[in-house]
Amino acid sequence: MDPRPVRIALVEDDKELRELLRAGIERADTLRLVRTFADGEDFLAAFPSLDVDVVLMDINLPGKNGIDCIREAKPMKDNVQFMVLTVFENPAYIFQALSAGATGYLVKNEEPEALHAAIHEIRAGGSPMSSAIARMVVASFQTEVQTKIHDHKLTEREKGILDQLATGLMYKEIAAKSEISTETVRKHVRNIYEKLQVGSRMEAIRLVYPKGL
Amino acid sequence: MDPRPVRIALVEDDKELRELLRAGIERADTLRLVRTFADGEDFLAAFPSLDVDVVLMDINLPGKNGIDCIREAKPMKDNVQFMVLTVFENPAYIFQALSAGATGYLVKNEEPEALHAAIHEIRAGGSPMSSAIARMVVASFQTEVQTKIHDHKLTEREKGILDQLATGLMYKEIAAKSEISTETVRKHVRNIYEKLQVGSRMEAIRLVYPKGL
DNA sequence: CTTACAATAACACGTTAGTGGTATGGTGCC
DNA sequence: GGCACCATACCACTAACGTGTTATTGTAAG
Repeated sequence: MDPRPVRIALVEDDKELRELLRAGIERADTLRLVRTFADGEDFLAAFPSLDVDVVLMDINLPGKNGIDCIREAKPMKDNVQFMVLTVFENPAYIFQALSAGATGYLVKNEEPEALHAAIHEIRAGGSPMSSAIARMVVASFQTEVQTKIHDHKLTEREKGILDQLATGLMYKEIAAKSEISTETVRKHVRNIYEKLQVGSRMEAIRLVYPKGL
Repeated sequence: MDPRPVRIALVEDDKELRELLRAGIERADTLRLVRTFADGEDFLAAFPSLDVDVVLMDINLPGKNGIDCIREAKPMKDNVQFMVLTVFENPAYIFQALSAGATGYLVKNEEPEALHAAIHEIRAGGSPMSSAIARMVVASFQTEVQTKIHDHKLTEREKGILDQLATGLMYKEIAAKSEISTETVRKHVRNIYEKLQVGSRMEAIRLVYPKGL
């Protein structure tokens, strides 16, 4: 659709893979590989004067890792899209990368055609993810209100109280909304803490929303 | 790859669209449409004895909406995958649906081929999402550590304190880890609250991690 | 009909968090 | 040198939270 080819930068320290990817990209006339980097520092130094649409970024780089590179580079040019290209399916990396500003995340064993499609998709406003990655991202939403409150053998009342507790409401606010006394709220909270084996609001929340980083 | 066709249930109240989808699915010999429903209640009643791999679910249904249906049905058979099929690109629906247990989310104007590919992908362990949907999901991660701690003109020290504060540590614990007095921690926290215009730990956290539901 | 448990409620006490004010030493800028 | 800003630190006070204990009511299980 767009007659102009997508301008691409590639940051990948492994020479063999870099050349492989380069060859694949240069074979497509809808893509244009502007420049490659073997090192995060080099990339960051060159990025301000680099005119590209999409950056393909490895995570495990010498010097500065790919996630930190994205975190620093993304705010400079918000319309440049960063696609992580890595062998790691570690959830921690995925969430860190997305938080840092990546909009796509592919595992490296994708077919060249899939990579090309993903590049066009990210350019067009999508967020291409390898299927296992997408599933993990989706799963992070599900452990959110699913396992947590709905498990742990809390009573319905207790789940409701915990929910409000996690929202940051004070006992007196919870009491008002639930139309019970604050003393009762305190009692419920104590029972919740006992069942969850925690001793403070924050600990309970962290059990319920294991989000942190 | 799998010789057995993917068994599908379709829940869609609009008769025209339902027949259109049915025709599209029945044309593919790798897919098998087991049954269709026009109503959430009907679907829930039949679901326990329904032998399917994937459920295509509209959100806007008469009686019981699609999100509530997923929330109730998913725990019954955890290996059945639910794909939301809707015209709504409202972020609230997306996150609710994913939290409820959906693993795929397509907007309705997808090509039949894309729908078929998505059905196989969800069956194979992926999470197919239309590109605009995926982008919204990814965006929800980015407002996570991005805007928050890295903005708000907090000093480095303050960001670190806020980080630990959000983790649920007590002042004295933060003091120990940072090797400063608890009094200093208190001072930093006061400055943080002032800059963020909040008045409690929970409010600060909710500013920084706007995750809640 | 007990027994068990959930939900309600209250009182007392100690701990932690939030708010006010004040002060000192260090760094960088003009 | 003077100014702004950050990090450090302390004191005093109030508000909110966490803990121990006890008690009444309703309801479901046995």
